[in-house]
Amino acid sequence: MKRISRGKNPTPDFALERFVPYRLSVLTNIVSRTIARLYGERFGLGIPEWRVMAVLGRFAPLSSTDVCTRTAMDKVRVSRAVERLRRAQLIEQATDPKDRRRSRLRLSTSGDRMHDAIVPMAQAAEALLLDGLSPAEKRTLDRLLTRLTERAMAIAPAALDPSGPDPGDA
Amino acid sequence: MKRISRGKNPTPDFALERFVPYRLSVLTNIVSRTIARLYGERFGLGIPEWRVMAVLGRFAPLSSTDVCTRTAMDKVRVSRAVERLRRAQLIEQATDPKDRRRSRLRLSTSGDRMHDAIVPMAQAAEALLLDGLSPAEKRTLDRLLTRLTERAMAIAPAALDPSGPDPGDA
DNA sequence: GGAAATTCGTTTCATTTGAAACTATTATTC
DNA sequence: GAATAATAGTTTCAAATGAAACGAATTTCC
Repeated sequence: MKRISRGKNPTPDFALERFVPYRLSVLTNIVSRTIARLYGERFGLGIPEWRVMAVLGRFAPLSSTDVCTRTAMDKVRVSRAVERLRRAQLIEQATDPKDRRRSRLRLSTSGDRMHDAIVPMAQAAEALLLDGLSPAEKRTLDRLLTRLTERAMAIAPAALDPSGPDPGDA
Repeated sequence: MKRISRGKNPTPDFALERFVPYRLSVLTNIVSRTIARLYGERFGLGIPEWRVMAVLGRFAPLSSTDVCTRTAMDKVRVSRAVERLRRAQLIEQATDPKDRRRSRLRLSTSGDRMHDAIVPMAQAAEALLLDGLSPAEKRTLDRLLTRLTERAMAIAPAALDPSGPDPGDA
């Protein structure tokens, strides 16, 4: 199993530029940064804020936990995004009377206006990205994203079992 | 162009959970975090460090700028990853005699050993992720990633032109 | 040959991030 | 019905991030 390490064959050919997780990361970073600029520069929103507004625009009222589920963000991020949106008067936050731990979040009138202004921009950006793909490729992309995400979620927990809790700090 | 905003039809149906940039982000985050655990917990490496090691394992010697290009990371991140790797004695850093601004980076012997230990793990994780896909789907995924990344890179600069520099602060 | 501009890589600084601890409220258990 | 556990959301703290400023080496231009 040993190989001549520094000599001819450096390693069983690992090509980072072909590695799917890496390529996903590069693609996502470019896309996210580009789109973030759309609502970032013009509306002063960050990615977490826009995501919260997006789900509230469709499913309000929601609790913070609901927003976590729908946006796939952790509760700290959601908490801070909600605070900023509340300060900017883009959402309204009430307490759920049935369970006073929970909040009921919804877009304010101006938040709704902003939401409606951003949506077409976001859709246009997405269309621009997918422009070169055939309809069949778009369908395949849709299916692949679904399947890969399901698979990744199924695998994720399995990655933290065998060796004990080693808080490696080197 | 105006619609009844709070009444029946809340908005021209924007579904975050179908939005490709969002889905890419969710998928990438799960995958990255899962894989980062592989070399994070066992070898004390972060994602930037592992990426630097990966490209050095294949293309050494490289300058920091070369590493930036090949890993798609900015120079600050690379600089810090390099410093940590140097401290951990996993890479060697020399000055390019032809241009003394540039550094010549390569894996050390122990870095090479670690690299060779991580590569199969990374490949296994990738294989696990792609397991459910048919060979045809894998080829399509490969092509889609290439095309979308090219397209995204082409679009990215275009996203910062029309309206002047408006430091919008909500 | 030397001033100005450019490039390489590091450092500074303000912001973002998330794990863990925390408060408040509700559900469960005995 | 009190003690215990669980859940919703916030705060704390240390680490990661990246834009901008920086020092050093090199190239460009006159």
